[in-house]
Amino acid sequence: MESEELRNVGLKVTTPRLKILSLLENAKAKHMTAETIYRQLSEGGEVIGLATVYRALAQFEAAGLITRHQFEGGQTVFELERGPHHDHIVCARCGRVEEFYDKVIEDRQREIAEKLGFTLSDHALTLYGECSNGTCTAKNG
Amino acid sequence: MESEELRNVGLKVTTPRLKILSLLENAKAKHMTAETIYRQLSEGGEVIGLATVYRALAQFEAAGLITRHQFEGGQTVFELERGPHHDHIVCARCGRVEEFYDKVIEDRQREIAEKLGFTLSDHALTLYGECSNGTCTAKNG
DNA sequence: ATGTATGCAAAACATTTGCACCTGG
DNA sequence: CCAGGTGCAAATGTTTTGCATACAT
Repeated sequence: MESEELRNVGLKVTTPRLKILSLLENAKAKHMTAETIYRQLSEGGEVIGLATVYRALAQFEAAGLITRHQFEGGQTVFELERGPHHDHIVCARCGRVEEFYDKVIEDRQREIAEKLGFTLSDHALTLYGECSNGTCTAKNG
Repeated sequence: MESEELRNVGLKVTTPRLKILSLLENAKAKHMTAETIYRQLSEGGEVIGLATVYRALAQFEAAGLITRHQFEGGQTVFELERGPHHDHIVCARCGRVEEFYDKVIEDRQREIAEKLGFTLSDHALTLYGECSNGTCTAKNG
């Protein structure tokens, strides 16, 4: 139940928040922009302001329910925080996003930060490439 | 000579382009926003439009002279492309940017992309943390 | 000369904010 | 009931674009 998740993080359970959270949990695309969320809800007949979407997403992020990513040359996308940390690889042609986790890289990052005199608090790693012809659903062509 | 660099990449040698390129090569900060570049040139008495700065930066990037980075919670910064590839670590308190290169991570990325069926073309890795009290020049304090 | 670059102002975007009204606990 | 949430519209900050003029080759 999404209501639970909201209550657990101390947010009032309101219709817009439930709809947004539910969409993030059920949508095919795991990474969505505020605009996309707004549009999909609107198409579903919901009356929700774009500003409300932005506000809800900001709160969800602060509460740790979702994560914000800024892939190159695109808008900010949001992703439901399910389970363990992972990084992303994005297809430059079709925009598909795959996730991965690599312990070697994770460990290495911590060592590097330490060596440079930093206390590591976060990181963003995104690979860009082209996925194989079989899986690529490029828009052009 | 900066004129050479421009000619080499097929760009007309104009005053604005020379000034911008020169600033990027000589400025203390290696990572600058378009706005910063514009302001510093203006303060130096140059009459250059902000739009021209954006246009020049876009062309320099296309030509491979500079690189564009989008660190979290900040504007886009540009950096002169000098020598070998590297990634960044950013201090969340004072905004300082350090660079690093790690062969282990680089190799690993390629393997991961391959395993997932992608042809790796680029990547963005940025670490976030807090630099040690000795070096941190946090604004608030 | 002549095609490209520039400066300015206006447009385009993504995101945020002010405010009167609505709603959940 | 009442603090907090919402929708709308206006404001913001950044980047892009249209256009007449200026410049490099």
